[in-house]
Parts: sequence; structure tokens; C-alpha cells
Amino acid sequence: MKWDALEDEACSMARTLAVIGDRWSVLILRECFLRVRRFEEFQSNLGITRHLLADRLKKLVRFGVLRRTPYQTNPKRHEYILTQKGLDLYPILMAIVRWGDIHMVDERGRPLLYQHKTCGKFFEPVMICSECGEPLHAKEVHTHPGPGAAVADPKSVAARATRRKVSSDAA
Amino acid sequence: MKWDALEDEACSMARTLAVIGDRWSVLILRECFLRVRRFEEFQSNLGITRHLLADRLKKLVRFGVLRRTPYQTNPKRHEYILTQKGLDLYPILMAIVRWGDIHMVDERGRPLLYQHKTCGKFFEPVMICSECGEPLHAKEVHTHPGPGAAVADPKSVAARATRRKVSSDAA
DNA sequence: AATCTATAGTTCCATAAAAGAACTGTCAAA
DNA sequence: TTTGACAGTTCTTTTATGGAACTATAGATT
Repeated sequence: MKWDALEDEACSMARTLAVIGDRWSVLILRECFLRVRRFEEFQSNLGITRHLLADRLKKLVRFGVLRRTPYQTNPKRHEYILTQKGLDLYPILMAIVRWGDIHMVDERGRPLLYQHKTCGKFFEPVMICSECGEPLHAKEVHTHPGPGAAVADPKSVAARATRRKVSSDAA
Repeated sequence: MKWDALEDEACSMARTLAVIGDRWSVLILRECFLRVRRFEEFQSNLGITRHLLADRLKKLVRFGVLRRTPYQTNPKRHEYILTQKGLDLYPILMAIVRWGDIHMVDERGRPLLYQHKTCGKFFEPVMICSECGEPLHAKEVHTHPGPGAAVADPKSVAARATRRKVSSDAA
């Protein structure tokens, strides 16, 4: 597959993966949320090759997830800062962390704990239904084609999801 | 980086990425949630090369996300089914879809809409704080090292998160 | 009996992407 | 004048992926 093609699929998952679907991008974003902003710091924290880092940063800027801003002239230096679009990736990263906290911890326990500033408590990130507030489970969701669905193509996700009721009784 | 090393990092995100951090795995899992279970169907839906598909399925089975179960003998045939560990990836996929629905839709609108069986309504997946129920935002979270933190290593995520209060004022 | 089809892979080779190291250019500070 | 920080780029080697063809098993078809 040419990975650029993902952008054009009628599937929000595929389109998102076009942005963050490679091994390094999510780790780079983790660093961004840790307030890392500069090339050298990304590089030394992650051990990514400089070539790839330059490439991925360009991609994230191109997609509007990061913004490249000068922080000094003479010589010109830029830093990479999360845009609102980038900040909105937070639930994805937290969902990834949460799964790791549950399924990939070793005997020593969780590497990090999270405290909610607004309520002061240590919490778990939970994904809920916006309408009834109940936690979401794969088997409790029906899927329907939306206005942007490519139902004409029987292989499109929308067409298949419709036929089979996405994840309604997976596994 | 040797990607196997991700498993051993004291970071739940890195550990999760060891499982689903490559381009194909998430798409394969999407298919699983669409009730795809067989090699040929994965292959023809995704256009992944057979070699890589075999490889990725093996990896997902090894990590306990999928289970390889015989559905006939003579000749032996197996299908790949989500385990509970695999079903628990649902919030990650929904978070990815949600971001794409907000930031990557074209003029035609969303490809898919989601209906919650238990309450009957079309919904958005929202990530909230388990303690106060409020939607989570990157800037409202403090991070603390947990029991499994590798604070001794100043480059570890835990050590850096502690110093800089993860994402507390990102961007 | 011979052929076709479905299924789940494996093998082989060409190409693309990533790793690893060294190099460039600009400027400030020692 | 030399060193060091910074943000890359260039180069070569290694690894991963794409694409196509091949294998194996067995039931169904001619």
C-alpha cells in the first residue's frame, strides 16, 4: 500500500493513521505532551535517527498537528509546538496508555499515575457514551453509514460495517 | 531502535506500541472488530501482502490480542478471534476514529455514525476522568511516578514526566 | 480420474524505508 | 581560534515491505 492513500479512504481510522500510524509519530507526540519542543531533545530522548526525525516533524507540521515556530534569530531556530489539533490527540494517547497500564504492566506496577487538576483525584481515563454516560464496550455499539460513507464500494469500511454491524458481536 | 525493546520500557505507551505500533496492526484490528476472522478475508479487505499478514497475525496472537482457533479439520483451518485483551483495545480505536471524525473529514461528512445499543442513541465517544466524570483535557492532568517508574534513569518517561508535569501546560 | 476451487500459508526477488554515522552551516561563548 | 549548541543533510548499510508465484490439503465438479 502507498501510505499516502490512507488519507483518502472513507474511514476516519485510516485517515488518522495517515497522520500518526507509524512507529515514531506517537512517540514523538508523547514527547510533545512532555513539553519537548526542540529537535535535539526529541532526538536524544527517543534515539530516533536525525533523518527520520526531520521527516516526521515535517509530516506532523504538514498535517497541522505541530506548528514550527521561531524562538530565536541569528541563527534561526525553530521549535515544534502542539496545535489544538495536536492537543486533541490526547485521548488517543491516554487510551493507549490505559490499555498498557491494564495489560502490559510488569510485577512492579504502573510507571505513571495521573491526577486530574480540576478535581484533584488520581483517576483512570474512561471512554463513555456522550449520550448516556456509560462506559463503552465493543459489543454494545451499532454502526451506520454516515453522509461521507462510500457505500457504493462494497469493500469500503462503511459498506462492510453496515452489513455486519461493526463490533456488535465481535469475538 | 530495535522495536522489541519497546516492550521493556517503563512506559505503558511504549509497551502498547510494541503490540499495535506499526502501520498494519491497527487496520487488522479494525477488521477484527468488523468480525473478519480469516486469513483470506483480511488479505483481500486490506490489500496487505500475505507475508506481512501472516507475520502480524502471529504477533497479535503472541501478545494475546487474538486467539487462533481451529474451525475445521481436514484440512486444518484456523480463524483469528479477539480475546478480552483484544476487545479492550476498543477505546483506542474509537479514540482514533473520533479524532479523524473531527479533524480529517472531507466536505461530505463522517463515514460512519455510532449508535449505543444500551441507550439507543447516536453518540460520540468521550474520554472522561473516572473520578469526577468531566471530559479530559491535556492541560488538566498532572503526572506522578507510579510503583513501576524507572525514576533512577533520568531519561525515562517517568523521570521526565515528574520533572515537567506531563502535558500540564503543553503547547 | 482429472481438474477446479478455497484456504492458509511460504518462498523468492526487487524495491523502499530505516539505522547509523559522519558532515554542514550558523552563531555565541570561552 | 577553538569549542560547543543547534538543526538539520548526506552517505552507506541493513532491514522491512511489496508483489508475484508456489505449496499443501481436501472437498466439489466434470
